[in-house]
Amino acid sequence: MPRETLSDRDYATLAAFRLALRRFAAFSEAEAEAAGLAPQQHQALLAIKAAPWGHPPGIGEIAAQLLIRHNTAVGLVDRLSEAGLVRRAADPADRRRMRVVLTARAETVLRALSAAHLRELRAIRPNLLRLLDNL
Amino acid sequence: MPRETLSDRDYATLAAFRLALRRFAAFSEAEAEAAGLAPQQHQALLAIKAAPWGHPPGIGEIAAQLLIRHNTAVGLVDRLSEAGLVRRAADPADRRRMRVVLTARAETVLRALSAAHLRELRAIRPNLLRLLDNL
DNA sequence: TGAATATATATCGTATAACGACATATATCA
DNA sequence: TGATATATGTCGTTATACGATATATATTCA
Repeated sequence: MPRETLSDRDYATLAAFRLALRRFAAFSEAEAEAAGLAPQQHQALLAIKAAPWGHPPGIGEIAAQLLIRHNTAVGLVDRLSEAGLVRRAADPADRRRMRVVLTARAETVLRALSAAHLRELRAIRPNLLRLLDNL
Repeated sequence: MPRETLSDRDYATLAAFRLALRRFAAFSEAEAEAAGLAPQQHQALLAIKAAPWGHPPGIGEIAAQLLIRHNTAVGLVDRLSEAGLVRRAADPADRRRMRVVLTARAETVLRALSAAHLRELRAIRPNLLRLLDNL
C-alpha cells in the first residue's frame, strides 16, 4: 500500500468540490419543490425526456439512468403517475414492458425547471472549472 | 413568464451531467462503504479535515458545510464518535461549543479515500469539462 | 414444440437518515 | 441583571431506497 501523499490544498479542493455539488443539489431540490415535485421526480422526468434509446423508456431503463433499483423506479413512476406527470403505455411488441411517457403538464414543468438549471449551471461553471483545474 | 426555448441537446446535456454526478456519488459511496464508512461519514470527515475556520469545527460548522440541520449533524458526529473516527473536545473559551477532532484512524482512512477520489475526479474530468462546455 | 431459463415489472416489509419541534446550557447585550 | 441569542442535544415522525419475493411474458435450446 503506497503511502499516499496529499496536501492540505488537495483536501481543500476535494471539500470545496463536494460543497459545490451539495449546493447545486440543494438548488435543484429547492426548484423542484417550488414546482411541486419531489427532487427524484424531477430527475426522473429529465431522464425520461432525454432517454437515450430513441423510444420512451421502461421501468428498467429509468432505473439504469437514475442508478436506482428497478423496484425503487416502480414506486417513483407510481407517484409520478398519481401526480399526473407520466402515464404508463403498453408496449405492443413486448407485453412485459411498460413505456413511460411524459404528460403535457410534465413537459411544461420540466421546461421551466431545465431552463432554471441551465442558468444555475452557467452561473456556477467558473467555480467548477476552477476546482477541476486544481485537481 | 417567458416561453423558454430548450433544444433536445439542452435536455441531453442536463441529463448527462446529472448522470455523471450520480456516477461520481455512486463511486464515492462504494469507496466509503468499502472503507467501512457510511457515505455521510466520509463527507463529514472531509469537511472536518478541510474546515475553513483554522480550528476544529463545531457541530454547527459541520452542519453548514454539509448543508444539513444541526440536529442531523449531532447524530452524524455521534455515530462517528462511536466508530472511533472523531472525538468531541471541549472548547475552554466557549463551553457551549464542541470541537470535533479527527482520530488518527480517521486521518488514515480519509487519506486513502481522498487519494482514490482525486484519481476518480481526474478520470472523469474530461467528461465533466465537455459537458460544462455544452451548457 | 415444450421445458427451462431469463427478463420486466410489481408488491411488501424493513431500515436509515433527515427533519421539525422542542429542551438545555451558556454567552452576550441593553 | 434580565432578556435575548447561540450552540448543542433529544425525541418522534416521515420519506425513500432497499432486499426478498412474486408474477407474467419472452427467449433459448434439447
